[in-house]
Amino acid sequence: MWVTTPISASLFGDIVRRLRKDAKLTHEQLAEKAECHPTYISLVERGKRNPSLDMVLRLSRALEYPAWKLVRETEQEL
Amino acid sequence: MWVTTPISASLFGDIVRRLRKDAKLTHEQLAEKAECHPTYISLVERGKRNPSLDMVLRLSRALEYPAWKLVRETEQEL
DNA sequence: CGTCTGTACAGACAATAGTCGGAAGGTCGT
DNA sequence: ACGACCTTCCGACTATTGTCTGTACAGACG
Repeated sequence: MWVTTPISASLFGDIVRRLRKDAKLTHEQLAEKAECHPTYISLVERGKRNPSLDMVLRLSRALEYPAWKLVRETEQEL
Repeated sequence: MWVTTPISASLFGDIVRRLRKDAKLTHEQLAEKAECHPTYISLVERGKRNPSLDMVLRLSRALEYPAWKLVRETEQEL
């Protein structure tokens, strides 16, 4: 049904990438902290995946940045 | 891999149910506003589904309640 | 140049999200 | 008891998430 990923996903991805760079982490390091696959981090950052609530929370913890702020920034740019 | 749904899902579900009741909406009415299936609303409220970021945003709009507040409340009870 | 590091991308895959229709269970008012 | 309404539960199904492996590409560096 979806051919394209929702717009929110790419906004979210941009923010994750920015936070990851700020924290000076590689995909691999972030993936380990968030307990997911490095490839998946790449997909999320490029807006190719629409992460689940659970994954949003795991990423936010790994980035040491509150999930609600992450969502607020995603929402504001929407 | 997952047999159980993450804890965050049931906390999120509780909040959705509360907001839906406050707004005096049925599953069917909320589903229509959020463009999803009524059965799915039931699953989410009972914590049987771990919604995607896109779905969180759609539900929040349908409930006329900011997604970031929804996530913040979920996160706080975690 | 050759190598190392970080990322992009492809393809295959298992697990789960999300849809759909129907049946069955509460609750409430009459 | 009955109907009307709301919700839960039941399969069954499609679409997407999230994992994993491998390849390719670019920049940095000796």
